[in-house]
Amino acid sequence: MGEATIRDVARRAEVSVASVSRALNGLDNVRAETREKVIKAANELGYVPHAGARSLSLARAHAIGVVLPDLHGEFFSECVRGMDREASRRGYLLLLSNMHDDSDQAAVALRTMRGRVDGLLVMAPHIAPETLEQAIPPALPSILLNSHADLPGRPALRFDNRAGAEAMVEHLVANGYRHIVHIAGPDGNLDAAQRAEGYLAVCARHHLPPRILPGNFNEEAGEAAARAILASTTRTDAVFAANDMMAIGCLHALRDAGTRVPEDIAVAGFDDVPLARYLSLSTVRVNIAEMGARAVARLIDLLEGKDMHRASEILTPELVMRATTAPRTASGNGAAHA
Amino acid sequence: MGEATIRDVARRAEVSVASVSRALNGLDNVRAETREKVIKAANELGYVPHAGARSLSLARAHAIGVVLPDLHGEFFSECVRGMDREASRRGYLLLLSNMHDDSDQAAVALRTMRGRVDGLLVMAPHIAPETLEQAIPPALPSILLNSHADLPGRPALRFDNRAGAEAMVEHLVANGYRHIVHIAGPDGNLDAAQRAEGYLAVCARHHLPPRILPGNFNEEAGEAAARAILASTTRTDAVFAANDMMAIGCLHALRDAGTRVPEDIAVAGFDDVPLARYLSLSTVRVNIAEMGARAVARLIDLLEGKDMHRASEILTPELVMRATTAPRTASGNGAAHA
DNA sequence: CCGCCCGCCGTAACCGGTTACATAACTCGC
DNA sequence: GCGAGTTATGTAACCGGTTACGGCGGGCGG
Repeated sequence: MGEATIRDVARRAEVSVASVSRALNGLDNVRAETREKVIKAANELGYVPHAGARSLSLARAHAIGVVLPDLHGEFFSECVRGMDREASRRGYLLLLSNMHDDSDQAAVALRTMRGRVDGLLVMAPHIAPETLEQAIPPALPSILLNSHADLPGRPALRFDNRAGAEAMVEHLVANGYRHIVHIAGPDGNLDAAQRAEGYLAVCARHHLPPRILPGNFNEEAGEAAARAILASTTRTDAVFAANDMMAIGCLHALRDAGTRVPEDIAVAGFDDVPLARYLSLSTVRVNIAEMGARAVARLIDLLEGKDMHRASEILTPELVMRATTAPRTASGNGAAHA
Repeated sequence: MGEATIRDVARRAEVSVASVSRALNGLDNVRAETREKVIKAANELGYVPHAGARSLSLARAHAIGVVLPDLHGEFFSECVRGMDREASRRGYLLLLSNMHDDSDQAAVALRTMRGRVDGLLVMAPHIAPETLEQAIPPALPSILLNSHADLPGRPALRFDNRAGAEAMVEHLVANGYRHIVHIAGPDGNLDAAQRAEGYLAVCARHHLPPRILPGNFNEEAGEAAARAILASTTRTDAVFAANDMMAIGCLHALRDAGTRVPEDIAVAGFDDVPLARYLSLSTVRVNIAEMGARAVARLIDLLEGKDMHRASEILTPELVMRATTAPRTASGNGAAHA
């Protein structure tokens, strides 16, 4: 029934369990002849070491826990992919658990990780830092992603959303757009709030009247915003959405209504999802896969005592200029609602 | 230093470890007063049970291992997302390990799972079944995804690629296309081979001359195929690519060359990646997230002894008709190379 | 020839939980 | 008042590995 254990191998090879362990783990204090006997027996029995038991006695699991919220779009995927790439490169496994917005559930998820992982990667922008502090098993090294605020002793990695948003709005201004509407992200979302901040800062800097429409990161919100813009009498020549999906929804709705992009209205997003490239959507690239990989790398360094600088890290997103925000020309002006 | 253990809690609550275990696990043979003492002590110590030790003694890890190849595009992501959704719904964690094409590495990945998971989900279309059979720890229940062939005792889940391809090609024929080219997937890829089969079957059924161009699932291959089609003297009025990315590459290249789609040449893909919708690309939907979820569901049923039908399962993909394969009209005929 | 060192190996403790079994206290029926 | 049954608890074995420690035999120097 059950698989062969190390004692079965020992019995068959006529040695002790200690020798089996030593032989299979490549220690050098085993006679070559003994090692061969062990390996032979192990092969015959199809023996595979029990990683759980191993990590219990070694107090090392060679696994890292990943707790992510219900990210929509490509976000979740890209993040996990980046993490997995780096983890498997360094011989670690990923233990995955996504938590829904409920913070109790998050606590449970975090607790069930203890004893199976060596460290934790936590992305929980919507959970209060002190709640998080409570929920993370204290002795578990961990890195926070996109967190609200730093936690003592836990390095964080985050994107500079505000700088990214500023860069994009500055780009719009530089290309001749003056009546820029922002489609916001959901309330309470930190990334969204910071992006809005960046937008407002640039508006203030150039004395442009800010205008913010509500949104929730979904495509439909972008469509709704487009309808609102078209129905409104306020003049609009550019839209900066808090993420790409809303920008895409907006783009489609505008074009369906016969509006030319960018001649009549420019559109920009945030994230640089793969789709953006195909739609020639200008956006701000947050390389989420790289962030995942970076987080894993830092966590492993930390676990293996190789981390010199235990500070938080801020990644600057990159402006990606494409056709939907091309410089304004004489041919395309004033077409949108006066 | 180390976290509190159950013995620390026992000491502090002045009871035995057995009582602590019973109290915290909600067994009913504990006096209420004792339970309270235990819970109090546990809280004071910030005790979190060691899941590794727990699963060792229970012989149950409440985790399932997932081994995926380096899937490109949205594939990997969607698959993991579907799995995670279902797993977390049922209280399981996912242990992730992607394996590169190397089969030795795959074996290692599979072995390190033993003892930390209760079952395995393996997607390894490129690995020979017998090699796989060797590599999977025998007593570990597992489900194969998109596998080449069934393994005894291991249910498999796969898409009926052939039926999907047939449906699409029939759809093209029904819409008036007669000179249909197929852009193939990479050699040795099972999905690709089955899709080509479906294409050939329909061609034979309608006495259409088949024509297959090489491809590798990448966008560039689609572009190359488009160039080949445009340069060729053979008449072509539709392209059926073995996956969406090639179809998209082809679509772009055709349009860049001034070819109208679908008036001059229709284009169809396979997979229904999110992009396809935006490009109005007709395709065959393989709901990979659902497959992942389904696989998890079945594996857990199997683990918990709830699986009645232990047979393999074949999921039928769904035809998604969009603008790039609209019915042929009088206006758009004969434009492509005579 | 004796003592020491060294290489190889086995015994048993340990990692942190669960749980079978023993025990003790207490009730109940006669 | 005493045996049987019930309930709450403690002791220790066990899950499957790793490894500290001690034993044993052989080579070597004195």
